Amino acid sequence: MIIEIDFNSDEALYLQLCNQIILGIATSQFREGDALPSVRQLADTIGINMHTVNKAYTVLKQEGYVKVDRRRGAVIALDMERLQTLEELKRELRVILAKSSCKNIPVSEIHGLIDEIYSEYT
Amino acid sequence: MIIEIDFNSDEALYLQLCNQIILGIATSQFREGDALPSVRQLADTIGINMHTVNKAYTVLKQEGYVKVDRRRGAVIALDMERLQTLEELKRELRVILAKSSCKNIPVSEIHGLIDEIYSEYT
DNA sequence: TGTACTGTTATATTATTTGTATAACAATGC
DNA sequence: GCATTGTTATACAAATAATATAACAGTACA
Repeated sequence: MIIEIDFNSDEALYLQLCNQIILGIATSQFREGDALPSVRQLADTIGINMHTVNKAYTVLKQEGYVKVDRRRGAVIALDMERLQTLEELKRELRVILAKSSCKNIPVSEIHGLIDEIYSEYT
Repeated sequence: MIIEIDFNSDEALYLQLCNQIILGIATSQFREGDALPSVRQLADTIGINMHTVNKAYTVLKQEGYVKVDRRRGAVIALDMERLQTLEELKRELRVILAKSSCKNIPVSEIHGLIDEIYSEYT
């Protein structure tokens, strides 16, 4: 999978890494059991520090997207803890939907967007 | 309007302020033409620095939620630039929906959440 | 005219976060 | 034994966040 990092973004590198990998899982470019590149390997190919990749992997582990196998490194392994995700989802939706409402974006357009994006995931 | 700030949150104070005010506009607690408290007043009641409030107001002005009147201070005034909001909406939805997809949250549940939240806005 | 209030700007300081750098460790596979 | 895994420790530079003090130019009002 191609992981794209925007060095001009104001988003932290390790967060961009997390999000790219989560997007990769959602789009089935990564599947359960697949091993991620090692922290040193990925750091090298992207051209960033090992610890930045390690931080991303640590966050992904805490949020239940990967598990760590001493032999194979970081491996995609999904935990199905809905509650935490649902709370995060609500919190983020409240703000972004408030912005949409202020800018007069109709709810039907939001629903359309959701379907459009979700159809690319499995 | 009651503005709630969580000092234990990892979200920056000025961003919390922005979001609270945008939520206030979406829920009609603030209406077009209403004046926000002065930077010094709000800073005093919350117990934070004047410049932190000023930064929040500056961001809100740039994003088109308030305009500044020399006489009245920061006043709610909505710019209807949909495009920028729509791009931001898409970008944030892609990530949060990827997380939802990974955690097996069905799209119908997302739609339900959207309606539930949006119904509180006008 | 003087006083008090607006947002704005400038400068400085402290704390936290982010990313890098070097190094070592224990566990594993070959 | 050797190379590879994630992990941990420490140190450092840069950027961001929040505070502090101070001043400025408009505006409102008595």
